[in-house]
Amino acid sequence: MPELPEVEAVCRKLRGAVTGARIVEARVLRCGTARVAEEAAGRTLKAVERRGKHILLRLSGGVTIHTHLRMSGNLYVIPDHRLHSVYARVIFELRGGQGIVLEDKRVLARMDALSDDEINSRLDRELGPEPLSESFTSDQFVARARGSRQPAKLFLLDQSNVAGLGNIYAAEALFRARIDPRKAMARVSPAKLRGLHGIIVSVLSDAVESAVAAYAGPGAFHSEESFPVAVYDREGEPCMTCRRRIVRIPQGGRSTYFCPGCQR
DNA sequence: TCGATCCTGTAG
DNA sequence: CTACAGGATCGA
Repeated sequence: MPELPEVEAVCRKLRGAVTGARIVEARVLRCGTARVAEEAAGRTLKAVERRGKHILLRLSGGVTIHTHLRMSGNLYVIPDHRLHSVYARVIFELRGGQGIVLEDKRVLARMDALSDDEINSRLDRELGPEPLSESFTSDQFVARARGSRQPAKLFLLDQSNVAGLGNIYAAEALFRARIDPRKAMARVSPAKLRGLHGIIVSVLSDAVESAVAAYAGPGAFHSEESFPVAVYDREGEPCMTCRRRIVRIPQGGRSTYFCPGCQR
């Protein structure tokens, strides 16, 4: 469920709460490999990093716990490792009694333990630039877009083009950029592509702020309550700009929402 | 590029 | 009941 902003919120929360903590034991119920339990016990949590939607828990001894929350996962700290919800899939018991919990009703989340080098190179290979870093330049983004025949929405969801966008913020960015999600990227004007680059940055920056403010530990995210969603999940509602009705179409097996009046 | 798959919960 | 879910991967 989380996209880059929610994953960033998760990481910040974790970072502040458990950097330096010692892991006594890890219990993997589902969603995680046996290696997680084998490798985590006895190590110290040195750092929490994010790459796109991936969460990296850097442990002592060059081991990384790699987590992807997929659709419905969540990762957070609880005051007592024994008091986790029924949807807890992996529980880390920390020295002092606190716990870090991977929670996921749908069991789609994934957690593995790898060497730092292994996961670093894998993500280097699979992920495009971080949209909120210097590496996300307008020139490279436009150049890459110009060479892609993917429909705009699918281009944005492809993590090798930009790391961290998901269904909601991709749709919102295209709305603000006034681009038809069905249109092949190569056929979008360079002016609109340059606009889209800046819009991706501002949409995600705003959403990170919302997510950090709204995220309250266990349970659901509430970022949509504070981030102003213009099209996502608004099928049939009037567009806030032109009053035409928002439509929903399937793209890549998922729902895309857009305004047929504004986005061309 | 579509469809099925992973799994389960929840809204309509 | 059925449809759908903020993700990603696989094979046809």
